[in-house]
Amino acid sequence: MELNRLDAVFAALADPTRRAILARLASGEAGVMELAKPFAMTQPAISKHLRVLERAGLISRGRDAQRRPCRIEAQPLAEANEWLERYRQFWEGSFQRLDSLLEELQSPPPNPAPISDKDQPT
Amino acid sequence: MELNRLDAVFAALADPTRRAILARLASGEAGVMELAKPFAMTQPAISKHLRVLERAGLISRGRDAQRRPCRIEAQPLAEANEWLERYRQFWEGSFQRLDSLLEELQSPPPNPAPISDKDQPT
DNA sequence: TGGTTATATAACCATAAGGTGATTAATGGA
DNA sequence: TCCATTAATCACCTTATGGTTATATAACCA
Repeated sequence: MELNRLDAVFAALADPTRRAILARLASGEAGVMELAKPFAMTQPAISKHLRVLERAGLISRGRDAQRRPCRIEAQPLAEANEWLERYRQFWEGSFQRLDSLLEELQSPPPNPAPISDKDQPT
Repeated sequence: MELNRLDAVFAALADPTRRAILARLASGEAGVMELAKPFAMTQPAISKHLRVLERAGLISRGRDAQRRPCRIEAQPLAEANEWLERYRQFWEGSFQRLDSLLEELQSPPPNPAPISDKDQPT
């Protein structure tokens, strides 16, 4: 479950509207209406996006009278970052790729290879 | 186009098969057959995944006889990392969230808010 | 009680995503 | 030239995504 959360997190981040929502929430809590305002899209659409973010663990929601303020919950971003970290060597100085390759071959890398049906990849 | 590449990159990373493929490629080039081997899925399916990775700029492909070796091209991961970086404060010491909030309010944060129809978010 | 505001849910639609099997194309070797 | 190998493409299917409108729910206010 925790592994597959990466799926949910990356999928959530793949949408520009959702990234923008996170960006907005970085400056503090906000209700659905407030979050919806900047977009040319209906409130239910925003609610759907929020549900995606919530299921990825990227936001949590409180209760303030009839409002349901959203707050950013960026810990899943840390997990995404952790995953990316493992490839840092590949983008830092993209020339000495050979170096890292050799290094890899000695102390096996990120995720050697998945298995069978429902993969257990990363 | 470059902005929307984040969409493609995150979307590509949202699939465990594709993450596993990248993990495999981290230890060196590989052909399609070789990449397909560990998975319970047909060669065309893998080819599709590779196309997704390629369109996100995450891999490139060469030619070696009838093989089309794939190599990891992790620079887009750097862009993803860059985006995540902006939220680092939120996951490092997830308690003093208030601190970063206040800090945010002074020097406006990542991405204040998007606009209109086809958003120009992040 | 009735009305207003904020949000969620339902039913629907179009398109994209992830598979499949069958076929085609490209290359190298007998 | 014929065959084997590697990979791409085609036609198709099922399910998920991202949006819509219309309706329901929840909480406050009068």
